[in-house]
This record gives sequence, C-alpha cells and structure tokens, in this order.
Amino acid sequence: MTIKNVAEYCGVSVSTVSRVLNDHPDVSEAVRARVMAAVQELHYVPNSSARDLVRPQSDAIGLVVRGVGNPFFTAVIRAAEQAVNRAGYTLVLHQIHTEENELLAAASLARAKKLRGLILLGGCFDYTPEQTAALDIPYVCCSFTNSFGSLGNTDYSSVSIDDQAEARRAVEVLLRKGHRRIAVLLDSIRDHSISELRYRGYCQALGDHGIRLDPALVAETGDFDMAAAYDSVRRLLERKTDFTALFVIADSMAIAAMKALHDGGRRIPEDCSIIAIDGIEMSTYTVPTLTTLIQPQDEMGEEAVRILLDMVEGRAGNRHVRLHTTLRAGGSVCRAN
Amino acid sequence: MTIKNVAEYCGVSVSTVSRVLNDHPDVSEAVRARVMAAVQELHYVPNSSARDLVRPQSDAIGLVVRGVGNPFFTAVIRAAEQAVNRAGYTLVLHQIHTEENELLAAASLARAKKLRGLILLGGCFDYTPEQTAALDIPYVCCSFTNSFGSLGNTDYSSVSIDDQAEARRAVEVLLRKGHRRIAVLLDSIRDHSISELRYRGYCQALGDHGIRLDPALVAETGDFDMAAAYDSVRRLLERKTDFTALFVIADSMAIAAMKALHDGGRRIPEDCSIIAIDGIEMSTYTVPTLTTLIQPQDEMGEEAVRILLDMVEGRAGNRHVRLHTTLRAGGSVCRAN
DNA sequence: TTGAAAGCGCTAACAT
DNA sequence: ATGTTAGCGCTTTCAA
Repeated sequence: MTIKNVAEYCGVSVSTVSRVLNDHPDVSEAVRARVMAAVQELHYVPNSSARDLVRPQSDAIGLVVRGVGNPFFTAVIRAAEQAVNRAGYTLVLHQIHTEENELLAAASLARAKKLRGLILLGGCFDYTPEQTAALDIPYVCCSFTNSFGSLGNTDYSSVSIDDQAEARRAVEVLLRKGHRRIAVLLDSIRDHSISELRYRGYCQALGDHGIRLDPALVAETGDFDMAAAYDSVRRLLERKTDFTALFVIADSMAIAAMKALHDGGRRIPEDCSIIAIDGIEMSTYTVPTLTTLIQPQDEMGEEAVRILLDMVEGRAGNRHVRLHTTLRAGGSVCRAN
Repeated sequence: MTIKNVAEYCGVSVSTVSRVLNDHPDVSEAVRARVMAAVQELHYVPNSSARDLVRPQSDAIGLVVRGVGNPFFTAVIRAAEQAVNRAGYTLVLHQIHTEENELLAAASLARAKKLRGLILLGGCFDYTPEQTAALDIPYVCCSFTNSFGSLGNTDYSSVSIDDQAEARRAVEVLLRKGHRRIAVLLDSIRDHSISELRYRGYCQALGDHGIRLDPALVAETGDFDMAAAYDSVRRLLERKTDFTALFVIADSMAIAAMKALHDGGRRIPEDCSIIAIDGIEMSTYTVPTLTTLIQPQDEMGEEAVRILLDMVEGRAGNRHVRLHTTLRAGGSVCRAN
C-alpha cells in the first residue's frame, strides 16, 4: 500500500495525495475528503523512510540512552521529552546497551533521522576528538561530562553534577555525624565513569578528615545491579569488618544494600547509617526513607534541551552547566555512637 | 556525506562501496581496504532511511510499549530482545504514551521499518476489527488480551496471565489467612484494562466467601503512580475504616502502600497484611519482602517472541497462551488475629 | 487546483 | 571484480 495506490484508488495524482497528507492549502475540499476516506479505507500509512529520505530537514532531536532499565534516567527522559515537544520539536529515543558504541549509534541515528541535535544520556567519559568527529550535529552530554577523555571543552556541551564533589559531600554528611568507619558500595573504582568519580570523592572526604582508606571497606560489585549490590553487602557483613556507615553511589543499589543490612541483622540507621546519590522516586518509599543527594532530574533534562536548542537555532555556542544536588534528609542516617 | 562522496573519494563506483558496506564477497581486498579507510576518514554513516526504503524486507521485529517507566515491563523487554536476537532478528523498540493510539503507532512503525512482526506490550483491551485491520503483519499482545473488545480470537495472538483469576487467587491467600476486612488499591474499577480485571477477581474472591463488598475499602488512585498510591492509602487510614489486609494490583503501588501504612503507624504484616501482583525486582528488597504473585516476565517476553516468529516464518497460525503466576511468600502477609 | 517529473541515498540486478 | 542503472515511496518544484 503506497501513495500511488491511494492516488489510483481516488483517481488523482500522487502529488495531490501528498498535498492532502501534508495539509497543504491548495486542494479542493471535495478531493481532500475523497483522499482522506481512501486513506482510512485502505489503512494507508506513509512510509516514513521514504518521507525522511526526501525531506530537507526534520524537527527531530535524538536522545541516546545507555542503560535500558536505569530508573534514574526515566525522570530525565520525561523532562527532556516535554521540553523538546514544548519547543515544537520531536524526540527520538534510542536505547543502547552497555557494550554498544554510543557515538556510532548516535551518528547512525543522526543520519537516519536527519537529527538536528543530540542528547547523550549516561554515556562514557572517554570520548576522543576522533570519535566525536563523526558527529556533525550539536550534542550535549547529559548527566556526565568528559572527565577522562581528551576532549576540549569547546567541542561539546554538557549538563552534569560534579560527581566527585557531590560524593565528597555525601560522605561529609556521615563524617559530621561522627562516623569514622565508613564503607563504600560501588560498581568499580576504575570504570572511567561516575563510579570512579564518586569513589574519588569518597577518598577525598576521608583524606580531609585524616582517615586512612581501608580497602576492606570498599565493596565493588562490578555492576549496577541490585542483586550484585545485595550480595556485596552481605559479604561485607560476613567478613565482620566493622563499619558504622555506608556510602552507596546510586539509590537503586542503596535500596538493595538496606535490605542486605536488614537481613544481616543490622538496624538502619542505629547500627548502620546509609547515604546515597541520585534521588530516584523509589527511594522515597523505603523504610526508613533513604537519605540521599537528589540530582535535579527534571532540571537536568530541561537544561540539556535548552542548551541543545540554543545551539541548533544558533542562539549560542556550546556550554557546560553544573547542577547541584539537594540533600534529602531521610531516616537512614543518624549520629555515630 | 553520501555513498556517492565516498565512491568519488575512492575513485570507485557506488555499487562497490555498497558491496563493501554490506559485506558482499566479490570485492578485492585492496579496494575493500581503501573504501573502509575512506569511510573512517569521512565519518560516513549510511542513511538508513534510504537503506530501508530499498531493502525488500528487514529482519526487524517491533515492540511497542505503552508506559515509559513501568518497571514491570523492563524485564519483559530484556527477555524479548534476547529471544529476538537469538533468532537472528532485530528488535525495534518504540515507547508510546498513555494517550497515544498504539495501533496507529504500531502501523506507522511497521511501514517505516518494514517490520516482519509486532509485539504490543501493555496495551488496551478494546481493539476492534476495524482498528486492527490497519496492521497487516502478525502481532502478539503481551501481558494482556482482548478481554473487552470485539476482536475474534483468531485475529491475533496473545500471551498473558488470567488477571481476574490471579487477582482472585491473591485475595484467596489473604482469606485463607483469616482476613475478612480486605481493602483493595487499584487504578480504576472501570479502565477496561488490568485494573478492572483484577478488581473483578477481588470481588469474586470476596463473593466466594460470602463477604459483602464494602465500597469504603476500595481505594481508586486514578493512576499507576506511586505518589497517588501513597496518598490513597493515607486517606484510607484517615477514614478510620478498619481493615486487616490490603490487596494491591501492582507491585510498584504496593511498595508505596507499604510506606503509607508504615507512616500511618501500622506494622506490616502484624497490623495489616499486604499482597500484590507483578513481581518486579524492586519488591524483593522491601522490608518485609513483598508477598506477591510473580508474573513470569522472562517467559512472557520469550513466549511472545516464539509465537510471533512461528507466525512470521509460517510455522504456525495465531494462538493464545496463558501463563501462570508464582506465589512469592514474602513477609508481608500473616494470619489475621 | 491539479499533474508530471525530478531526485533524496541506497541496493541489487544486469552488464562488462 | 567492478560499473551502470533502475527503482524503493515520497515531497516538491515547475507547468498547465
């Protein structure tokens, strides 16, 4: 079923059908009605490949997300989509897996959909100029920035929190409550990504207070999984390393950690305080409510879109925005005794 | 940057470049290397609109998901994707919003991507033959079936649980523990969707035990939101209607309900038992672990793919599969006192 | 107001 | 082994 079929069915030319389909003014009411009816009857749906191929440019903004089920991203995506729609553009969402090359995926998407701009959500930190050169449209990194790569600041835009500083701040909260034996639960201390940055913040906070890093208190899961987080904490408890507080690099992992602590016979916060970073919706509903540094997820999505459209529409060049977290004082942290 | 540019740059024809790009055998090593290099240098990425337009048929299976952030779906999606890849196909994921017409979206996607088949995840129940006629490729409804529409069983395939029977079973668990005053937390008693079906199961279970339905114990949120669920339960508690158990139609809502009960001073399960349906990962980590009927999410995704590919490859016609839930006896249910 | 025709970038015959 | 060329379905001049 193509536009040609519809045209023949109606006894008009393809251009007329195209005009009707695209709401062009100069079509008589009679013909318009006839075509519309035919479209209905034949269940005609335009082939968007053909359409995209021929249209000079689209109103599409791409959003490439790494990590399919990451709950932290959902709010960001929602906010970004709204902002994009409000500005009269369309959001094209593309999920990729951890092992996929997001830059290649982004470039493909950009060509395929004639994207005007691109938002990269949850990517790696180690792009090189060669890699990014494939991307010939404006783009902004959302929730991360090029902390490990060799990219110049002028080459791209970003919206992110200062992961290291915020992690340090989280650990500071524990330190100020008198905690000295503070464990950390993370994906990896060397992933060239947020896990590594937040680990640095943890180390820094300890250093500031003259506390020596105890490797026995560092629990690496090798994964952002809840199950892995749970197991890690159980193992930590079995090792009988004593600690009075736990810093977790992500809310979802913290929720699993709370369960592990509970199952291990520790009360939260009396026996073990716990603090995390993210502020996903779910962590509001734990008992006790998770104390966490909330990333402004809505703002992050909106700001990314703002920066991007400023570039797309030529209002401004690239820029880097640092957002700040807000401490949500839940019930999972108390004074060390 | 088109294939033509690459061809000129290399001094070969477009077909040669196309051959290299598509791994056709009859290209000399020298030329292949030269083209590859050019592709790298020029950052050439094929325009997939043009590609899709011209290819006779794709290996693409579409997955249209209603409800962007629904945690229940993520496991289903993951399983489906793996099954699709294992069979040598590619999954095209398309998220739609509650208000969008999923059948139209599906039809568009089918044309645009030359889909071989389609999986509808989390859709409505009220398709009519006219609506589905637009879909001229095999499709399977996943997690739901046409309980409210006028569709004939031979028109489509489905994989689902028996929502009404499973809800009844969940409430039975509470009844057998001696509970008589059982509240229910749901989206709507008349949404023509799972909420309505599970509500029917609730009513049926009560009826079976000669318990009269008390409208005061029916909490409608009008939403699948956690916040709405929380508020609903708080209001339920304020009304001072007494109940010893709560049936919730979804795990995510149940997690919010548990928090609301806790904040309202009720202990779980001593003061109020709670049971739900879904079995999302997160509900393993509540304290106590949520008692719930686990939907076989992996199996659901895999089975949907199996049915679909059987149709696509002509091995079998349409069919309807009912899956069963597994009771996870968490700690959120105890005997009524 | 309508139709004819060019061309978007690509693949796959068909030639060579 | 490589080049030439005919479309894929659509939009958009340009003509009528």
